[in-house]
Amino acid sequence: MKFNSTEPIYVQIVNYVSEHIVMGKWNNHEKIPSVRDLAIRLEVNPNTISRAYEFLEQLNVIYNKRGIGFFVAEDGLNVINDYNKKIFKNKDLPKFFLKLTMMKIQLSDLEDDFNKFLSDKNKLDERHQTE
Amino acid sequence: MKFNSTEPIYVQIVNYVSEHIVMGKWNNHEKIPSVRDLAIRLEVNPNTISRAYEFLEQLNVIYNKRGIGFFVAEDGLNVINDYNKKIFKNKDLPKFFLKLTMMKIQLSDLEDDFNKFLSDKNKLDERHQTE
Amino acid sequence: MKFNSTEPIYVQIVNYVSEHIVMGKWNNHEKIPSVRDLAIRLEVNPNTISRAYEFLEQLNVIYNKRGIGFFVAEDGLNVINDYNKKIFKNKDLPKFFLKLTMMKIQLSDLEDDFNKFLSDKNKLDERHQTE
Amino acid sequence: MKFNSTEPIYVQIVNYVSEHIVMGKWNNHEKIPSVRDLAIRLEVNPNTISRAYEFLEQLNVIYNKRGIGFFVAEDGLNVINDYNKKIFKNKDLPKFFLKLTMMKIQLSDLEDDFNKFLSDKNKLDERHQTE
DNA sequence: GTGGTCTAGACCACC
DNA sequence: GTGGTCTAGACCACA
Repeated sequence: MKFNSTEPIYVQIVNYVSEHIVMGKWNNHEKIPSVRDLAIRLEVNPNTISRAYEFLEQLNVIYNKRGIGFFVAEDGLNVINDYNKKIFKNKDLPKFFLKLTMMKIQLSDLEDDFNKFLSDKNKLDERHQTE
Repeated sequence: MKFNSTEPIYVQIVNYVSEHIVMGKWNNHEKIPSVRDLAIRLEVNPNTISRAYEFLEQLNVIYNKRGIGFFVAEDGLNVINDYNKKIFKNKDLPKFFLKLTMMKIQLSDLEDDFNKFLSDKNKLDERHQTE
Repeated sequence: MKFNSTEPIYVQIVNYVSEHIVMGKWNNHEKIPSVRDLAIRLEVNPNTISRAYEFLEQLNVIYNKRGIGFFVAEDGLNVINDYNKKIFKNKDLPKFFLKLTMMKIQLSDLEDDFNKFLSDKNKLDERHQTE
Repeated sequence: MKFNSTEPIYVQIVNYVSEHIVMGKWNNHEKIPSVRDLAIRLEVNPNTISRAYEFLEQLNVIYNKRGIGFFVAEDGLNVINDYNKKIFKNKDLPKFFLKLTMMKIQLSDLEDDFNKFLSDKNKLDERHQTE
């Protein structure tokens, strides 16, 4: 997995796990990969995975059975969604709006860019599925 | 000047200088404060100012006359705007769009929020002006 | 390591690292010494090493894996060579040629000097090898 | 006058004066521009001119009549030429040869570049004369 | 006066 | 362990 250089890797792993849960790949009470396995898969130090799991555990997205591993919490999906929405509303959105006003850009100016982004993403996803 | 704790101070100083240029307070070929003066004014170590100036010099926003000081470059304003736009298009926008798709939000869903943001901002600005 | 006093130390360290890469001592994707280690080895403040590494990173000669260290970039060797050639063509050569014309010296006048330089250098290198 | 950014301005002024003497524009015992005049002409701080004149005086290229100004010394031209040759032989040439060997360039490889440099320079000089 | 460089030492986030 | 940032304070060349 490629990580972008600006965000801490453990944050990017938190997102990686979250996405798997949101997309229904890892469901309620299902076991998620062990720290060690995921470390190997993502080519990352196990400590970094640990830190991500720790964060998610504290957020009640996953829970730990000692000696067995980590599992998706009963309402893990909801917790993720609530958390993301909260962050989005209170942090991302105001920051983004501020940038827009500073650069004198209207929301409607972005529609073409957004549609382009969507179509690009679709192409990429299709390619992934056929691989 | 108050600095937020998440971003490096020297980056915030880069923005500080940029804003002064964008707002027309420091114009083309005009001298900007000396490293030491700005250090005192912003209550920061001169090295930190130096680092910010170094960055801006390399970006061709300001230039240095040895023994005299730093000056706003001929097209410093344009360089700043181009740089900001580039960052916005290549980094901020994709990140934001990705979040939108992940949360299944349409651009049009944000219009009310944006208008609210704008009216809030206007009120704040008005209050500033009357102070 | 002995530094000459005219050039900034961090520049001399940039050259030091470049030479190691050029001479094949540090190869592609190989880890180079940590900032602290090299600081101790060269008897220099870590900040000074940092500054050199920063410069080389920006030039795409080395890259950073966070928390792990710096590594020689995929095409670090080529970047160095290109950079040196560029400097030579655009800066050194014109300066040198200007001096030649000012002193009314032809390129051909230098051949004897150059051959003498080469033979002197060879003798020195041989002595080094037998030591 | 435009100064390059790497060399100290006072050194570039030393060269400027030297060139005038070498090219026969300022002859033996002829008065050269006053510190103040040259400072205005070259758009430079008078101190900087002073420093250059001081250097040239110490080298016996020019001499000072108090209250009147600076004059080209009896054998100023020779001193300049000797000085330049000494620097060239002992410093510039070895440095340049070292670079050549490091970059595996033969002296003969440079002939085309040198001829191009000469023709470019001629064109520039002609344009200057017609102005 | 100006900026450029360097040191010593500290704190921090991250891996 | 890694590098990134910051401070305090010093020295220097240059204008």
